[in-house]
Amino acid sequence: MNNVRQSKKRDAMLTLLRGTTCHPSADWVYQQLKAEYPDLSLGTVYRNLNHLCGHGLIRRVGPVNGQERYDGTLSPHSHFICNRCGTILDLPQQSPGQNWLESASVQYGFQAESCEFIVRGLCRTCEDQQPYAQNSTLEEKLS
Amino acid sequence: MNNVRQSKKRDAMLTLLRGTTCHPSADWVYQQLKAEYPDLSLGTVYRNLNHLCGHGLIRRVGPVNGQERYDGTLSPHSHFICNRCGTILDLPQQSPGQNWLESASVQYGFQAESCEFIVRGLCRTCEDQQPYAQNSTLEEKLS
DNA sequence: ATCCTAACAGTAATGATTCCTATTAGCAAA
DNA sequence: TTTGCTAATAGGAATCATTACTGTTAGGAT
Repeated sequence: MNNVRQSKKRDAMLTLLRGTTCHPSADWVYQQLKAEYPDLSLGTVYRNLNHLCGHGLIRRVGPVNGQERYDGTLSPHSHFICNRCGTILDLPQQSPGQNWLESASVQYGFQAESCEFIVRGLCRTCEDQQPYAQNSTLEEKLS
Repeated sequence: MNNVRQSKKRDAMLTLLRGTTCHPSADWVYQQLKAEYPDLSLGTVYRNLNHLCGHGLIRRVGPVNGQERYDGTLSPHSHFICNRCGTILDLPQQSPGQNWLESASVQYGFQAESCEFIVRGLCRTCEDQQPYAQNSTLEEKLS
């Protein structure tokens, strides 16, 4: 009577997402699981990432350097995003108080579904290098 | 002796960006200026948007529904983004204190260049409509 | 055993953005 | 004025992440 069919590949994706802190892209997930599942297709990765997001099992971080990034950590937290290499760090949730968000939502008439404090800049690794040499090597950092 | 050549189209773009609060996309700018400059090209819009960003005259808000959005307001502020129609509202800057950001940057070793509090949800106009009928074909299929 | 349908692979299509190439136009020195 | 240099530009091709489409497979239910 289970209306959600099992899927080994989707399960592997969820395990992978939960076991890393690097906030992977779809392609990274594909590359990682291609070894264990040689017939894995990139379309399946996208389909399952959307499926997992739609069921609230993972979250979208937002596109970085043109690629959407995903997060297996569901607890509320904020992010630091390196402007060069795209590394994403988890930051402890330290948002403006609930009262501010509530009053703002009343004042502007919106209905908040999520909020996040996003800091952008250079990560420790990129700080010492030539600024913005246009070689954002996401693959290197994530491999 | 001026090494920055003038450009009527770029100037018009900057004026347009500064005169609106709708955080336009490249295509919106193109559509708006096409009437006054019939020979305007979309490539020119992208080139000038990047030029203006590179010179700090406008800012990127981030991609919403697959399209980058731009902001002519340079003063620090946060954003509300409607998950359905993509409307972006300016929110007064109410970020975690400078001390938190400083201690976090020390603790994690990053060098912050910008920070923003991003709230996502439904805007006033979209609240009363059927949820996510427009741009979440995926969520519908999954439900 | 037979349906039914989710999961899947492979591939085509989409669409925003960038890249490439040739052309135009404004400024400066001769 | 004329020549030369270069930014600005148009138009179109190319790129690339993502989605859509099509046919197939496989596992649970009846």
